[in-house]
This record gives sequence, structure tokens and C-alpha cells, in this order.
Amino acid sequence: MKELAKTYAPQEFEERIYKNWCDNKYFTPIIDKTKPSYTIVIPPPNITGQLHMGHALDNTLQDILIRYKRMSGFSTLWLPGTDHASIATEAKIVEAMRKEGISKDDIGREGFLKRAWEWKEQYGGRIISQLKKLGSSCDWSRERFTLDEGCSDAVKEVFVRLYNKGLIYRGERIINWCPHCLTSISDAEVEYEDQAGHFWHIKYPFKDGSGYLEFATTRPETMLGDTAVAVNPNDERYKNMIGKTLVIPLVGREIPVVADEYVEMDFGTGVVKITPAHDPNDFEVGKRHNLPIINVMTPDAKITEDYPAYAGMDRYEARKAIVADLKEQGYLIKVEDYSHNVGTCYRCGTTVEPRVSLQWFVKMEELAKPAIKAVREKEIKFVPERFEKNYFYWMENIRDWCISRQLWWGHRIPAFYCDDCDEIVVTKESSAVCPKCGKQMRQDPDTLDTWFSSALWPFSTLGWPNKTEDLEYFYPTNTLVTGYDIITFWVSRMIFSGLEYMGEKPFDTVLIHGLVRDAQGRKMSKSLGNGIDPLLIIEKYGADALRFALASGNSPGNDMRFSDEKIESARNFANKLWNAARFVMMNLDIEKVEMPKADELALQDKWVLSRLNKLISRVRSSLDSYELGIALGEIYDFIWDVFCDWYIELSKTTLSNKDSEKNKVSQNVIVYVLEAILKLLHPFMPFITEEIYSSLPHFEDKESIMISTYPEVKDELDFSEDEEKMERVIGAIRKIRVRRNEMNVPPSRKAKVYIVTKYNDSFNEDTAQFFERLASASEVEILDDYSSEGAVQIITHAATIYIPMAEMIDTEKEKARLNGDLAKVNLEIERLVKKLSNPEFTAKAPEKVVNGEKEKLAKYEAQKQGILDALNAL
RNA sequence: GGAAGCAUAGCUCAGUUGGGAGAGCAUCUGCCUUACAAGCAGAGGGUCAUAGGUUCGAGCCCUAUUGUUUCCACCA
Repeated sequence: MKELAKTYAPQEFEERIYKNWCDNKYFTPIIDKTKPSYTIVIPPPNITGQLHMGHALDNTLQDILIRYKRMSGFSTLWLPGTDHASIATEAKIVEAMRKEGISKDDIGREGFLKRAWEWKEQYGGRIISQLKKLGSSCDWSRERFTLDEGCSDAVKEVFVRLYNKGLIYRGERIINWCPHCLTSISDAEVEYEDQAGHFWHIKYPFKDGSGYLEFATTRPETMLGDTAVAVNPNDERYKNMIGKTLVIPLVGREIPVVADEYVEMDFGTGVVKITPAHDPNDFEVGKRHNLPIINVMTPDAKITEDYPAYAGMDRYEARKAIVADLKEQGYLIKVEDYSHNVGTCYRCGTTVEPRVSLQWFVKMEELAKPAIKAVREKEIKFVPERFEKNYFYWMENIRDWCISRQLWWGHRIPAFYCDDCDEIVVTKESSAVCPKCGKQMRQDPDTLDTWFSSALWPFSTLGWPNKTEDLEYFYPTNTLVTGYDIITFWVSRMIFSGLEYMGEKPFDTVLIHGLVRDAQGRKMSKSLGNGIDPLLIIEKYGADALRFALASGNSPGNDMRFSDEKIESARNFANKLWNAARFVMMNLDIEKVEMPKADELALQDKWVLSRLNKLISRVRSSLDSYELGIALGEIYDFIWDVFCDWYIELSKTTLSNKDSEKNKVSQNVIVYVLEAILKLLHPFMPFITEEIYSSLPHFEDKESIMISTYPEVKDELDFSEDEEKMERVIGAIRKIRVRRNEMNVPPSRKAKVYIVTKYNDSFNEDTAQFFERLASASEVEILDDYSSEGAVQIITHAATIYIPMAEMIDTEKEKARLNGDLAKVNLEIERLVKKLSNPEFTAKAPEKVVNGEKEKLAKYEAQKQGILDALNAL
């Protein structure tokens, strides 16, 4: 047996323990077909950043589940990844290269990818080592990166399959384009911000000279690409103008007036100019009315050469010039200030330019249907359930998914074009020859949206499209733990991908957690600088304390605030457990432990074992329903209140008295309970529990707590009656303490205690010692009757206790106090009598509830009688 | 504009099939009681946002209102 240091110092053992787990290969998953499998899918933390609280929360919850399942006899597996390719990632790589004086163009695509891989090796390892410090039991050697060979195969396979099924197509669409990054940006990556702008009121004259139409625009420069003006078909003001022809000033193009429901009659003049090439809504209108699409800008948002007067100007210069020209020629009616939402590139902040471009799309309608059904029919469960609504809302209003990205760091689209005959070939091969003209084909330079490959995570990481043993045993996986912010991006796409390619759901439960906020409730962000570095917390307080803080007092789907108080109370709890373990070990002199027979157990032993049984039952059911915070709360309360504050105190007499016949029994029980507590707590606080466990003799012979069995309810250790007996004693001790406190009697001042009771199975020679130790009694006598003169009286429903402290007593005060107590008790009795005499209550309420109320009433009445007797005796 | 969440002690939050509200921190009182002052024993503190409804019974279910947060869409 080792001796434990005096205070809890996690820095001294966390690293050693983690290494020990690794050395013993406890993390390595085992395929054991006699066991059920439990698999967890890990969202890929971004290698470009450092570990942040969100990752720490993700990983903590995942690790709790995995450790619990492993201890419950499951064969467990994590599906880890380290990064997905994204604009942000590529930008970071470019940035890193720039510091070395290299540019993308210098080294070309291949050089860039080579450098990116090196860079990934360098930084990818960093975040894993950080997660290890947190205690993550993931087998990181199985880590798959989205761009590795296996994933590439899966991605190509999927692309080809979808293409052959006609679910992938190439089409013209309005996309968000960043003129600075020269790339398209997915809708989700556009950030909207309020910007002050203007409303320019402009008029377009009719060709036939019959007047003009007035409208307002925030972007006058796009008039170069106008191909219609639209009004609402129900708008009486403009009904007879539909179909007439207008002439665009400055440009001279003739355009029609069309009718479209999209136009709101109440907004502005009820007239909208339509620029299909430069506005997503206009694009839709244009499609409905077969309008031409005229692109007036170059990729870097300069006016094209088709408009010589403005060619080469960027969009803002052109705006000024056009407004000036309109004003000069009398087409500008007025200018208003107007604040509106403008989409910006989330990376560089440049205002995005909607742009018509040829992109690859996935047809979503058909894929979404089974994915909706799977959740609707609870094949896949969201915890908490309400997040299904988000999911359905997104899935049911789904649009086709633009999957091409103008990046290099990603999976290249496996499509090849023939420059001569426009033939397209989609293939898993790395090159293609035109089937029509035999010419070498050119591969699409674009890469796929990061979520396209991430969506395949649950099976691509298991070796798909190959039929592997892993895949067969571990798929479908079980739990996905992630934040609600990622439901639409990732969760929904994994679901329809799993169903489409595997023919089976990717997982059965999605556990949603909230965001971690700072102490003021703000989102942690780099720009605010309010992020808390998990590594610093670990260094200072230990990984267990951090995990505790993240997992406790937190319910699924709800945001949590992270504060110093929280982490400190977590650390204090660890210290408490540490010291309880020290106490146990200081009192231990047995080498082997063994559960004593029931009739050898002392009352307090039966009490604690019975309480432990109830704890185990509650913790298991909470964990099974993903109520991690509740499970941890139960364990916390038990350890602190039941084990430390009561059981240890109750055991001190027998433990310190080596001659006592109960001494060995006491040692065995306290080790038994401590071992159970450690196991219950282990998923939440793996390091401290392992460290203590390794210092103790064991009931279950396992060299590590990590591979021990999670505690189970044992019917033979259910002692409900003895529990009740012990509770009477505890209740009495509490009341004595309250009275002494009220009278300001210091604990050092001992006094005799006389107990009058009919419960001799609670109050007797065995339990008398508890009053001496815990209620400052110098001596305890259990009597049938006591003359109360000059004694403080303490009345519980089970006993009346007398403490002779004549000088402390003021008869009048005592009377007042007893009358006060009486009033309170009477109030309770009145309430219960009223309730129980209500025939509707007794008839309709469940029997259990009615009986419970009756029991309460009986207790209050016993207490009342005691108070009345005391008053009489005064 | 559409959708959803939240509102409980001074602060941060628990409260799961509806049966008389809890924790941590803070405050106050008394304790260095030989595991722990990162501790022990106590105390005070709540019209569970507001107004209705369902029910024998509502913090919990329903409706409306107010405040607040988030997601989605983006209006020329």
C-alpha cells in the first residue's frame, strides 16, 4: 500500500497514469464478437487552432460515455479525426507559408499539398497531445485525416455513385463569391453585418415614351446587368404595365416589365429591378421568367470590358460613377440613408459578391427523405429531443448542396473535362482519356466541401468502401456528441450519407451539448479575447477538476458558463475525495479484503451499503439516458454528504479501536464503499480515481480501475429497514447540533444526553457512541422516562432527548421555543389532514403518494405529542 | 421576417413520466473535533418572469404577454 500525499496534487500523477494506460494498451479497441460494441463518433477538432473549451467539453462527454460503456462490458471504439479541409484551414496554411516566404503560386498545387501535409504533421499532433492531457481514452493511433488515402477512396466512391445515380449535377447557380479570396463561400460561411448604406431612387423610362417606373436600389452598379423590372401581379398600380418595355439608362438595353409574387407591394415603390447575375433572388426570378443572365463583373469584382465607360473600375468606384452619370442625366430621383445587412466573407471581411458560376451540386430532395424518416421514426434519437425540430426544419426546407470549393487543401473533384469536345468523365481513376476524341482530359481544379468528406466519417474511418472487420463489427455506431451549432452542417449530412451508402443509419443517438460561455455569458471567441485555455486550467487545477467542471450542473443542449468558482469547487471536491481516501488508508491494516456476512455488519455499515445500492441504481439509469450532469451530481452528493460527512465519522470509533471486534468488518466495508465510489466516479474523473484505486486493496482483482467493472446493484446489500433505523439516529444528532448551535454552546463543552424512545433498535448501546462523537455528548443514557427539569429538550418523531444544562435554560424562552415548534408542526399537520380528508385526493392520487402523506402525518403527530409532553412537564 | 430555447435564492445553475423547491459560490454564527481550513457544524435567503387555463394537486402540461439568447432566411 502506497501512502498518499497530504493534499491533492494532480500534477504529480496525471501524466504517469496516462502513460501507464497507454503502455498497457487499454485504449486499443478489441473486436470481441461475444461483446456488444459501443462506438462514438468524434467531431474533428480543427488542427489550425488550439484546443478550446468546446473541444474539451466534447471530449469530456465522449470520454465519460466511453469509459462507462467499457466498464459495463462493451467493446468500445472511438472514430477520431483531426481536421477537415476548409477555407479557414487553407488560409492558415497560406499564412504559415507566407512567413517562410513562400507563396501558393510559387510552388503550385503539388508543392502546396506537400507543405500542407508537413504542416499538418507539425500542428495536428499538438491538439492530440492536448486532448491526452484531458484524459481522452481515444486510441489516437487510429486517427484518420480527411485527406488520407482511405478517406480519398471513400470520397471518390461516393462521388461516382451519386453521379451515376444522377444525384450529382453540374449547374449554374448564384453562389457567394469572395472577390478577395477568389473563392466561392458556402452560405453558412457568410457573415452578415449591418452596414450603413444608401437607397438610390432611380427611374427607368418606357420605350414608348409613356413615362417611367421608379424604384430604389442599394446597389446601383448592378443596373448594368439588369434584364427586367418586376412588379407584383396583384398590384393595381402597375397591372397595366406588365409586359411593357423599358430602356435602361446609360446602357440602352431594352428590358421587359414582369410580374412576380416575390415582389412585396408594400415595400418601397413596389417595383424591383432584376439582376439575375448578381442577386440570388433575382436569379430565381430570372429563371422563372427565362430572363438572360448578364454578368457585369470580373472575378475580382471589377466591371467587365463590355461596359467601356466603367470597365476596370471596382464595384464601389463604378457605383460612384454610375450614380454621378444618372444624376447628370436626370434619372436619379433621390438618395436616402439606409442601413442593411451585407454578407461578408467570414475570413477576410470583404463584402461577398453573388456570382453566377458553374458548380457541382448534390440533389438533396431524394436523399433527405429517408433521413427525415429515420429521425421521425426514432431510429436516430436526438438528446434532448427538441433538437429534432432544428433538424426537421433544415431537412424539410433543404436546397441542393453546392459541394465545389475553389481550394487546394481538400479532396479534388474526380471529374475530368475534355477541352475539345466538352465531354465529362467522372471516375475514381486519377486520370482520364476522352472517350470521344481520345484526348487527355483535364481534372476539375476544385475540391469538395469539407462536409462532403466529413459526412462519411462513421464508415470511411472504418475502412469503407472496403468490407473490413471493423466496419462489420462497429457499424452502425452508437453515439455522436456534438454542439447544436453543428447539427445542420454535419449531423444531418452524416445521417443521409449513412443511409444512402451503407443502407443503415450512422448512429442511434445524437447527444447535443450547449456552448461554453465565459463568466459573463458571452460566447468565447478569439476576437473578444475571453477564451479560457483548457491547458492552463489543467496545469493549475488538474484535468479531473476541469472535466468535473464541464460535466457537472449541466444538462444536454443547454449552454454553460465557465467560471473560476466552478473550477475551484471542482478542485475542492477532488481534494475532499483525496483526503477521504487518505483517511481510509491510514486506518487500514488488512492485506486482503472480503465482504463480511450480513449479520456481522454494524448498523452504519448496512446503512451506507443500502444507500450505495440506491446510488448505483440512480447513477446507472442517469448515464443510460445521457444525463451525465445528474449522474455526477448524485455521485458528488454521496461522496461528500453520505460517505465523508457521515459514514467516515460514524466509522471512526470502530476503525481507530483495533481491539474492537467490528474493526475488521469496518475496514472491509469502508474499502468496499470507497472502491465502488471510485468506480462510479472514474468515467468523470479518471486520474484521481485511478491513483487512489492503485493504492487500495481491491474487492475486484483488476490492476487498473479503467478495466474494472462498473458497480451494479446488489440485492443482498439492500437493507432498507436498517437504513431507516440509522436515519433516526442521524436525525436526532442533527437536531441536537441545531439546538446547541442556537444556544451558542461550543463543541468543546460536552454534556450528558438522555434519550427517551420507543425505538430501541435505533437508540441503544451500539449507537450511543455516535452521540458522543458527533453530538458532543459526554455520556449517553437511554431511558424509558426522564424528569425534564433543568434540561434542554429536543424532540424528533422518534425520540425525545434531554440535555441537562440548567444554567443555559430560561424556562420562559424554552416555552416560547416549544410553542413555536408546536405551531410549525400544527401547520404541517393541518395541511396534511386537509389533503388526506379530501376524497378526491385519496381517490385519484396514486396509492404510493397517499401512503407517503399518511406516513408524514404520523411522524408529525408523534413529534407533536413529544412537544406537548415537554410543555406539560415544564 | 421564420423557427426554437431560456426566465427558479444576492450570483451561476440543477430540478425527466405533475405529488409541497435543491446545489455551488456569496452572506451570517460557532469551531484548528488527530482525512481534509481547498475543511467541519449550523443559520438566513425564493409569489419558481406576468396573466389565465387543465388537474384532487402545476416550477413541471396548455394559451397569451413581457424580457432575453440562439439558429435560419435576408427584403430590392
